[in-house]
Amino acid sequence: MSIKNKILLIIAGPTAVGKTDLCINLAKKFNTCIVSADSRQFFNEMNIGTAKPSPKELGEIKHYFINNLSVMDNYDVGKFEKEALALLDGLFTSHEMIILTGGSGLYIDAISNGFDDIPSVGESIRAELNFVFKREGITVLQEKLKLLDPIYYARVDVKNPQRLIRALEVTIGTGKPFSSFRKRRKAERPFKIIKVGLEREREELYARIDLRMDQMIAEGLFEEAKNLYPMRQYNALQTVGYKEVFGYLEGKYDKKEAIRLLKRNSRRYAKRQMTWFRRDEDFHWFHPSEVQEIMDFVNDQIRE
RNA sequence: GGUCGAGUGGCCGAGUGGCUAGGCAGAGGUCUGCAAAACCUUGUACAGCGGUUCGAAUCCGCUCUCGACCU
Repeated sequence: MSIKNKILLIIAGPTAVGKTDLCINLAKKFNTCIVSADSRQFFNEMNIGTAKPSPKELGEIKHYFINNLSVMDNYDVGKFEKEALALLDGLFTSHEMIILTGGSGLYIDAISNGFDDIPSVGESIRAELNFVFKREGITVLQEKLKLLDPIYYARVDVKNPQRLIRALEVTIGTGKPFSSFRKRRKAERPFKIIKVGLEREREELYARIDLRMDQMIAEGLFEEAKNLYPMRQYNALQTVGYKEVFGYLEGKYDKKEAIRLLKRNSRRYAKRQMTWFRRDEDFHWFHPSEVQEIMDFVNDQIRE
């Protein structure tokens, strides 16, 4: 049992709310580094569209999990959980506090709550299930799962092929029902976790999203996406900011429509992020401009 | 002043007497290894008033608004 004198400060919030600026600010004040939990900033080929910290910012404060992967790499939260925990372990030997930030709710949960131990099963099963789904539709998936794991079937979103396929790949790959692995136990971590959520008025946030999208376009988002077009089938590029440009490049709509979709889908993404973070009652909410309030809050928490 | 046309939910738009179009935008939500993903839920709206009818967004009358044309 560790004495929890080390602090992981989690800063979460929707896209464009102002996480990067605030975190760099806080990292300077607390004299520490930043671990990213952003499922798209990992990829070194993606820059403009993911709103990564600038090279200058990356030079000022040490960041981890940025540009550490290629879009061609296969990656998932399970790997992230392991790698990030190992990294934190090392970093805590020389830091009292570390900042974890990002907009990917699932990735943040992986660190703060942990996942159940579910054996990995190899990619061929999923590939096959995807093929079955594509050819025969979702009903086959539903029937398979109903038969193999009625417990999980009773509570899944049966219209969501991704969920059905995940449960099936584990069930088939291990020979044991997916539900038998789902203990949903919250992991014990050897550090104290403080969760700060960033929020802004909806109107203000949406205006920032629109503005930032215009800036990304001016910086060459379309060119970046065009260069990545040949790799569009990789999962990393199934992403707001890129897939809309791909549609334009394929002639599905004109540039004006692409820009409209870019903005709309970014707003919708932000909305989903807020839904995710809102239901986690451990978060304490601040406006990104309340730097002093956040520092006071964090210091209070540390003393407790 | 006259004639004709139009008036459908935030927007677009179908519907010509009974069977709640649809699209876009918005909102709410789900979430343990593809998560910036995938998925779910969500508005009886017909300019107003009166009439005809068992029943009107749909027919009739008047009023209002907008547009076109005429004098």
